[in-house]
Amino acid sequence: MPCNKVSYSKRSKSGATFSSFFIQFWAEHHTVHSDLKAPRCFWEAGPCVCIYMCVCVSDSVADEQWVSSGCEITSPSKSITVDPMAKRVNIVTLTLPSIDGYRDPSCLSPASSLSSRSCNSEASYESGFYNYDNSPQNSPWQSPCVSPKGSSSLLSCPHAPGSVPSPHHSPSTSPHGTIVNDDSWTGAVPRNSRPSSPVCTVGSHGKRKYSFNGAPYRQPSYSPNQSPGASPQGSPRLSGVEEAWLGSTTNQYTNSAIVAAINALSTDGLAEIGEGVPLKSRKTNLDHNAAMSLKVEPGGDEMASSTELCQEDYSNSSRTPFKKESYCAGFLDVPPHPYSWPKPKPYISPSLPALDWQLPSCSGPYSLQIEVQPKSHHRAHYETEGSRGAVKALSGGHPVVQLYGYMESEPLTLQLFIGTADDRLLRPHAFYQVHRITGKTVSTASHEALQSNTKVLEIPLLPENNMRAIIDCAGILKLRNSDIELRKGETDIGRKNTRVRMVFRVHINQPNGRTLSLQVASNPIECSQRSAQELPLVEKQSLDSYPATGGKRMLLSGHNFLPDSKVMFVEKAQDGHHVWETEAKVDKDSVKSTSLVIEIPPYRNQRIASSVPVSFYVCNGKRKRSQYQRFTYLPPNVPMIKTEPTDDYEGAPRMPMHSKPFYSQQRLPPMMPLGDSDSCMVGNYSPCPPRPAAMPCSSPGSSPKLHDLSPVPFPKCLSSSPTQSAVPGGVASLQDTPAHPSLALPSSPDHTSLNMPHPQGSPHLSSPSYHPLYPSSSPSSSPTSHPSTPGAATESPYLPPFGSAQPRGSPPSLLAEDSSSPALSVTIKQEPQELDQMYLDDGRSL
DNA sequence: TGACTGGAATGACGG
DNA sequence: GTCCGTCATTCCAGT
Repeated sequence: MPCNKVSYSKRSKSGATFSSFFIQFWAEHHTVHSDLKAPRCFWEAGPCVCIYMCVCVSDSVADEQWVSSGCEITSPSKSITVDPMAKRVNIVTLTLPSIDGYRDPSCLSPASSLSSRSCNSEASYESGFYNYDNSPQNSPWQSPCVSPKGSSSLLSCPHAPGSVPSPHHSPSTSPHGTIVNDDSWTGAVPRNSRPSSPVCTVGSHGKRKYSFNGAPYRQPSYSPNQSPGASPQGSPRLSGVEEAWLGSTTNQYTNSAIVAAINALSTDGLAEIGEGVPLKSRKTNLDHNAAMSLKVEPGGDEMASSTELCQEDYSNSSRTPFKKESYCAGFLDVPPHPYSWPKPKPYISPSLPALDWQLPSCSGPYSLQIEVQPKSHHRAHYETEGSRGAVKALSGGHPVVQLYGYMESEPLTLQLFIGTADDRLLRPHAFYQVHRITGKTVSTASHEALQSNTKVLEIPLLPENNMRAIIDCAGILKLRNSDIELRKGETDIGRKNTRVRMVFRVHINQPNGRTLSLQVASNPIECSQRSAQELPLVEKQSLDSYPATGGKRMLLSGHNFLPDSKVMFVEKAQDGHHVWETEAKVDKDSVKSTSLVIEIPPYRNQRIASSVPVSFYVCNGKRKRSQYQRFTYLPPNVPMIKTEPTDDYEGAPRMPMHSKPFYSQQRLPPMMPLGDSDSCMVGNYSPCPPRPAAMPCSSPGSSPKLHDLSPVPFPKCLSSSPTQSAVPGGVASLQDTPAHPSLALPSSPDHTSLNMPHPQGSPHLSSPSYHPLYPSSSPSSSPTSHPSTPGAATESPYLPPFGSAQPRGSPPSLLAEDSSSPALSVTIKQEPQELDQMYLDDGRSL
């Protein structure tokens, strides 16, 4: 048995916490890194945690022992030394990476919990060599006690596929001599060792720290486990399933992965240190891997045994219909459910659209809808906390998602991940991950998987249930901002970025071999503790647009409205500055905590020639503002689209309600570039055709209204994206005018579908013309690398996240279709650069 | 006992 | 530079 091992240890200042983990590779891989005869040592130190890592490659147990006792950090300075006492050991002195280089941004904070890292670190999954694989638990050869003193450790780097990103606590590990705890280091080493666990936290609460320049304080990513909740080995959380899984997991290590890992290890650049896998995530991952290993793919054997466990794998797995035996194997137990899990339907396409691709919610006869929206508030839990339960629906139940138009007998898999809710294109939220909830109260089976570093909850959509799923198994996990902000390429900031959306996807294999993917996103969900209690939240508004003359009463529905609440209408310039702001009159007499009636103020220029998108927000006082809501002032001559009466809404005046504005728009673009997603989709598909007769329109919970309405291609498929909210009035108004407005269901699932390229996705991607269908045979595209590979582009329908862009400023070709419908003229304004890229990349293909 | 929940303490950030 | 409100994160206690 090989003893190639990578171990990692750390100890809190107090010594109360000690963890280590080892990565062991199969013997067959040994040769891959046999050149690493000399231990490589790295260290990381922080205010309260000091760790060092060594990699020892050898073939004998004796060596292993050596590893555990021969390495020591002897200097707190910028270099570490392997204790010479170790025979055969070369003293290795490594230069401490500079602050900047110390930690690769992609590496999650060492301190970050397993889940954070696992899910967020790009590196973590890039190679398919998943972090948790490295955890002791995962290792078939776990040797929890292996490195007692001095267990060498190595910080793996996320980029290195086999790297050991995050060491998991290994209680059993001996704390001896492993750590050099020198506060002086802390000061000298900018990269802060972020207190991963409360124990190690600098300060009592391990708050986020920032570096000198204001950037998040980089903390060494050592052990994800450190978070209280994470307990690697010996962790009570480690289920038997996981244990069992371990054995099979290693099989997935491939030479390439190993090589990558070794490379990472052999690289002095700690920057490449991998992120740890948060415990929770790890669990998930494990599960996933288990599934992967068991998964049978037609012609895809290679995949399973392929040299790389790629994200595609995850994708594929997620697409695979549930199979009770294999699919669920390795998953945490879920309360018994009546579902019978059919064998996985062989999936043909090796690739699935990246999570940041904008997909339609309806296409052809299919329509994916959120029948019951989640509550607008759900306090997410940190890894250090226990679960805070599943996201609930406003009614007290849970969100419900249903796929209409699917008449096959094969069950499908509904994917759920946490997406953003800002004014940009929908994409996986960097700071939140879906969290699988299990327990007596959970009736829906689920499984966690990873796709592009994003946790995806897979839920069966069964024909016997009318392709309807009650989402009572999904909670939301908050990842520490400091962890995420360190990720390579991560540009989002976590502060105040606390709104998310639940994004549902389903992939339907078509007879022609293609796969149709649909996506729908929920209304925004505020995930912070405080905000949920104090900030006003607008969920619905009775009007999306109105002539510049104003004067019309508009009903706002939401939460935390106060008698003193103010509603401000603002118009922003391209640079984000407010060019106009006015306060709307609030009907004080009708104010309720959940509804507000205002009078639309007249626009500053009542003779506008084209619609003007503005926004408004509810303000309860200083810093207590709702997110921006969309509103469009129309030219006086534009005929208003008649809306139908709506259902009563909590006793509020009867007014048609539009949920679209609900989406947050913190940065509402003054003018949305014409790259309207809908437009993009319009191309060769009619995503939202009338509900087919086959569709269970009679379903109580169904909301056919969403589909019946639009004569215009992609009527409502836009709203979900905040971005879309910025659509020029004409288009917006048309889209927003549902034939069957419903107060009960704030936002239609349709709203979520966007075919807009995603900014954060991969800018480098070329964007294939959008088409909800993509060839199953299309080259698998790694989510990481992004699907919009040249090959995929030919058939791949999705609009890749950005990139390919159309010349900036070029109007989306598709928009024309939409814009033509309404009699409104569309004014194309120069979008700020960021937005430019964000929205203009697509029109091309169409 | 463990999973939720709600509340609050703590410390960092930012105006 | 200090004060103070806000926010993120962690901790605690109750159900």
